Amino acid sequence: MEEPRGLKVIAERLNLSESTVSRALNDYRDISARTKARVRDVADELGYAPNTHARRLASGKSDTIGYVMPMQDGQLTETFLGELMAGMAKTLAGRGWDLMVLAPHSAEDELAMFKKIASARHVSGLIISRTYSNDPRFRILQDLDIPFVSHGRSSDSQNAAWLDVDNERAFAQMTAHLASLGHRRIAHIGGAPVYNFARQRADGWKRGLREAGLELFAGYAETTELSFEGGQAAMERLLALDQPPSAVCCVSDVVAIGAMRAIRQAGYLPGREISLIGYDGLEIGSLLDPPLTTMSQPLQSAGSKLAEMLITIVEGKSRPTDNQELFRASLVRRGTANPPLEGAPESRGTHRQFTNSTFGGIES
Amino acid sequence: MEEPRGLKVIAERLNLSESTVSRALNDYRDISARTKARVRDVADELGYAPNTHARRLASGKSDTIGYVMPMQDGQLTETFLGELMAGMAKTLAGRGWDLMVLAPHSAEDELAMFKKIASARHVSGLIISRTYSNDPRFRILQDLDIPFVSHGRSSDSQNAAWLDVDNERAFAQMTAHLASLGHRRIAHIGGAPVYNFARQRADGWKRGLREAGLELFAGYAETTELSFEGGQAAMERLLALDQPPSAVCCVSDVVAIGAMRAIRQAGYLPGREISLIGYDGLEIGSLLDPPLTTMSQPLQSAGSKLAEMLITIVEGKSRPTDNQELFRASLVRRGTANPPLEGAPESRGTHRQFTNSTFGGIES
DNA sequence: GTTGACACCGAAATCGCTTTCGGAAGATGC
DNA sequence: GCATCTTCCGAAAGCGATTTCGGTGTCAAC
Repeated sequence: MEEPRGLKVIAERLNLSESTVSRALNDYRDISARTKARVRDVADELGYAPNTHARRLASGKSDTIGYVMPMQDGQLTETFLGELMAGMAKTLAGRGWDLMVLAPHSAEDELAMFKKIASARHVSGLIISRTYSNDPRFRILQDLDIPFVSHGRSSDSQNAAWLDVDNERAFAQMTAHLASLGHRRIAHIGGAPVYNFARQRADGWKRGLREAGLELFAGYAETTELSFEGGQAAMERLLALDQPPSAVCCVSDVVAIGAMRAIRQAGYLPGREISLIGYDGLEIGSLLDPPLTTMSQPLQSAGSKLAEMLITIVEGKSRPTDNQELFRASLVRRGTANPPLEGAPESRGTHRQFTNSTFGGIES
Repeated sequence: MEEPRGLKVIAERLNLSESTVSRALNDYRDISARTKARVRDVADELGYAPNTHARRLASGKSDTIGYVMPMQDGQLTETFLGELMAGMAKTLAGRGWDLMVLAPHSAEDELAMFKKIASARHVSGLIISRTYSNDPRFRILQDLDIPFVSHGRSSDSQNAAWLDVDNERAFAQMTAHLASLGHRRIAHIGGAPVYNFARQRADGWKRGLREAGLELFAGYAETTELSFEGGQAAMERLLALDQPPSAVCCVSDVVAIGAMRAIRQAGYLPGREISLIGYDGLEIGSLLDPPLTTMSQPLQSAGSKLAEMLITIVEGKSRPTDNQELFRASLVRRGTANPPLEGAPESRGTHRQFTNSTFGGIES
């Protein structure tokens, strides 16, 4: 039952040499069309698939790219991870490439993985994500000479390949929207500034404030962890201010939802006494009451795009810096961003003017 | 600058043969401890990592397992995918194995991938998920002689390796809970029964009904797609019944949240006129008002467990049938499952007895 | 002093494919 | 009719490890 595998069988069957068969299969032009056809016929009659390892060893190419999963520091169950990876895997598969996932559990572990890849070369390129404001990985990967593209920029990403959303623009726009509604006291609940996107969004908010000629009040630049609880806690701190904001830009929908909760618990209604806008475009936000105004980014194709970029780089068809793509987020108007209320809380003294006895829940 | 790579350098440097170095590195016992130490020293001084392809070609092992992503039929953005894959990748990495992801875009595509793997053998085992009630993949993979474990059972999974949650038990328990609260008209909003988990959950609900001695009213077995909209639509149909249920078991939290919306729109309050329980334990559910009662399953370790199972199978250390693991889900009591209300809607005529003028939203 | 037994290591085959190089035909040019 | 291209294919050398097999050298035993 031990059938001989590989090129050999099909070579013998056609009285050809292995090398001819190999070249036929790889569409070399020094093989006649007739021979190619015969070879291909037998090949897929036999269901032949070349041994990947042998092929890669011989050719020196690995046709594999790795995706470095973000480390689970917060229990950020990124809902889009699946979509992103599916996008990568599909476009890679279309070109005969494989996708391998790396899930480092620490920075050292990650570094070790990089070094191993640099040495073993069984992965010919990497996609990294969740970049830090100062992200040493850019330097490391460049030094290690590992081709890569990054999902998200960094202060170190000038001469690297990346794909990102214009976070700063988005938050400037978000702030402008709030300002145009009449808000003058606009706060921001951000994430840890070690994350580049968090810093960008905070910057965008500040820029929006400047451009609208608004003041950045003391205590309005909140920072918290990216969770419901984090958003709630930060909002509570904002509400405890002498002059609470009338509107808040939230770094993410999750944080915004946490903030909504705090607003309610303080006896106010999100979108009435205090407006807020989230970010991510999560579907669940539309089911809240009031439905969460947010900004959504086009990420359905991000995975695919990242993979394409990396392939051209690995194949030497383009330089990293030729692959820098900036997407725009767009405002999704729903119910939590409205003009400021007359008689809204200007100071602590006006708190609790609305009771918390209301029922609530899902938007209707 | 073209440094010679591989075993050769370290062999030359120590005046040893490549074979000795190889065996030293792989801890063969016919190499003296002293030699091993010397080899290892030089090896990690040089940062040596064996060429993966060469190693795999020579050894015939691939040390790689593949995860078959569920196809995006519904836009089910499974939030746990990231967690699952991270779990797999980490335990695999701990053993020096790699994780490759496959994202077939159709059943044919999936089959083609299987065949390629069977022939090329560059992946030594597969993890499949989102199983169907009648899932041809079990037969196919067995015929193709590809080791695999499944995340979720099927009617065809008797002699395969799997890891699953006792969905039927969970829904029986859920139904029993509702019954113990006094409900007698308990409906179910399920998913397409082609999915095995959907069928199991529906079965569990029916069993729960039987065990509680309750009647299965006509029209109470709803089926819908696994989305907010799906849940909403199904709930609307239930509400349109002559005798609407007083409690509903929902196949997932997402569906349940959709159902909550329908309940509100009909002028009722989830957990008062109509109780409901979801499934998945989504965190967001706790932020709704009322917070969604649900059932949560322990999936943090599922990925890791799946990987471990598969490794022992691939290595021949255990048979597939030795690896069948059934987890239990547990009830998370929150706010949407309460005793039935006196004067709750018994028939269409009593609709709209509560206004929809309530504010709502986030739980307080 | 021969004989095993044992501990260590090197030679060489092998894994299955790619790729360079050269050579045999056949076609073409003049 | 001879030199020169083309066309097409085979031989053979890798790719970088693993693994079998055999061969030393040493040491205890009879």
